[in-house]
Amino acid sequence: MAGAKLDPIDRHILAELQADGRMTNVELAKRVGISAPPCLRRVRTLEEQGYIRGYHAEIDSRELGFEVQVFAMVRLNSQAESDLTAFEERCRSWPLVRECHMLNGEIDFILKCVAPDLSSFQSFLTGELLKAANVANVKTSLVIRGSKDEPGVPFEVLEERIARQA
Amino acid sequence: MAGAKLDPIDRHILAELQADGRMTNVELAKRVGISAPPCLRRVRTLEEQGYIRGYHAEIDSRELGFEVQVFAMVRLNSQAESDLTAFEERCRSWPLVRECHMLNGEIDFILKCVAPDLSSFQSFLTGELLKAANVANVKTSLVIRGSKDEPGVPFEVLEERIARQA
DNA sequence: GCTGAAATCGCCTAACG
DNA sequence: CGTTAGGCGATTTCAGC
Repeated sequence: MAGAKLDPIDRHILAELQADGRMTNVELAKRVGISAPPCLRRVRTLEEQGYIRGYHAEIDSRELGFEVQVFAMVRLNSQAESDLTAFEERCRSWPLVRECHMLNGEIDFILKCVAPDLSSFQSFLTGELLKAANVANVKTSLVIRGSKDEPGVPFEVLEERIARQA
Repeated sequence: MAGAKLDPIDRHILAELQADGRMTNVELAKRVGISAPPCLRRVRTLEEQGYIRGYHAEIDSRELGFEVQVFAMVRLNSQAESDLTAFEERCRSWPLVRECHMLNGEIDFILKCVAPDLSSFQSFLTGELLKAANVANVKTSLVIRGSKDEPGVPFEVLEERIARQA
């Protein structure tokens, strides 16, 4: 099982940094129950090994003027690998597209988009997404309201699993 | 327009902290072109005013053993406000559900879920989600691969808009 | 009001046991 | 992993624009 190489202290560090990525190292060390230097060494190692991919401030997009959030379900004409990667590349070039995931089933891709208002999203939709090569069909759904938005990983579930198999 | 209260330095601070939330204040100050004390004051103000909602380490969920990501499209029987909030509350109680958004159109909610493996997701689906009160119908799509995953807000778009209206 | 400069305090981060 | 210790960053204070 992946993640088994991590001891409880490492997992505790990850959980704390996911909850507050700007915590000082001494505070972090206090919380996980070791002194500061080994704590910092662990954090560096977790970063190098790829468990921690980065640190980000969570910005309120609505307060910044991005009032519209939309999910776009995209179907392509061709699912050849080169056509899939071409579409992925196209998505990376659109700043309004924040996330793009390839799915199984009828829908090929789901895109999470933001926009300042409905009209600028519409112009992106008709002027860019629907015109993109290989796009057969796009269904869009406006986000009426956000109900839950938790970062990353449910450490509670991870701990349960590890406890059960121990 | 929202976000107009912010001057270019504030927006620059937000963009830098979104890209690297653990940047030191002196580094941040250097990048935005002011000295450290006013920079720190600006950051505190942005936090208090809600532009910055928090800081999070981005954890690689696959490396931690969450190998499955699923989008679940949920339709409810009743869309009465009390039934909607009841379902939202239920979603908040499920750790495997990381995001929940209420949508317009045929689908009432879209859920982004993670799970250690397919079987544990299946047991969540059949044992929890499909049994939840008021749930009429759930369509699930496995994420084959992630194509793009950018945090938050496209500051490039924000700057363009502000430049255009200036 | 704002910023910047100086000084203090606390943290980061080596080196060593 | 802990302790020590030196250097750097964070944060307050105060002066200037």
